[in-house]
Amino acid sequence: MKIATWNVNSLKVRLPQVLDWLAAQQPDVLALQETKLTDDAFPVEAIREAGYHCVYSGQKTYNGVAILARHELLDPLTDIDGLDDPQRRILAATVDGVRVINLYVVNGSEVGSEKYAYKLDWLGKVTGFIAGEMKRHEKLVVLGDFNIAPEDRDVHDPEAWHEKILCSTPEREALKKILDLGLSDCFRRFEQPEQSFSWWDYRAAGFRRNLGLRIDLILSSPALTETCTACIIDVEPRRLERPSDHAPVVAEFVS
DNA sequence: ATGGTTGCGGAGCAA
Repeated sequence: MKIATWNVNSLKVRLPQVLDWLAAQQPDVLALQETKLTDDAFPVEAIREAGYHCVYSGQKTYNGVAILARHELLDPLTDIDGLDDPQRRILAATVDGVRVINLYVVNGSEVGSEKYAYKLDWLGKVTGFIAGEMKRHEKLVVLGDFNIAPEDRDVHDPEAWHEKILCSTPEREALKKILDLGLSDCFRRFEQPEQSFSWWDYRAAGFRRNLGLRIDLILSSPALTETCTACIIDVEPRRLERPSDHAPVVAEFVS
């Protein structure tokens, strides 16, 4: 089973790239973030023609998450207990016996800001939700744009980013609490090239100079972790004309 | 410290 995540930064703009990528890579599951589409505008038909089912939770202009899958998507969920949030950042569904939790984690803007406090609060509530889901589902993945670089080796310039947004200690501790539920960062289970990143700022030629961060993650529950055979970042779509600022991340599991 | 770019929506915010 091939499970992927991709922050597309507008599905309206990126739909052709997504369809091309689906055809080339044939993932079983693709979680999307920053679709930036209301549900009435979601391209259900084009995705169906590509051979995928979909569930989605969107809003105008900002945020928005979706899951595309070869098999049927069961028990979709868009809101969690104790988090009354108009921002569409969470989408869970079950595919082929695997609970898939797609997250577009709050960016947080700047350490110490109001948005930063919201990010940490949001992460705490989502951690509680994941804990509950793990009790109900042995095979589970939490994936998406975490907007947190787990370690300094996930940062092109750790000194420049020291205690900055996406890298601060409280953010990393919040991520660790999620990992401490028993989840594993699939990417780090395998040998990887140094300077592996999943996001590069559009500004200052970030991608050309590989000034990136690894903030897009696939976390797996123990039952899935032991079946994980590969995890890679596919940088090719980032090279395209008019790319997303994020690259897809792909994990493979054997059954 | 600032700026650099993209998307949305049609100015300025979010990332």
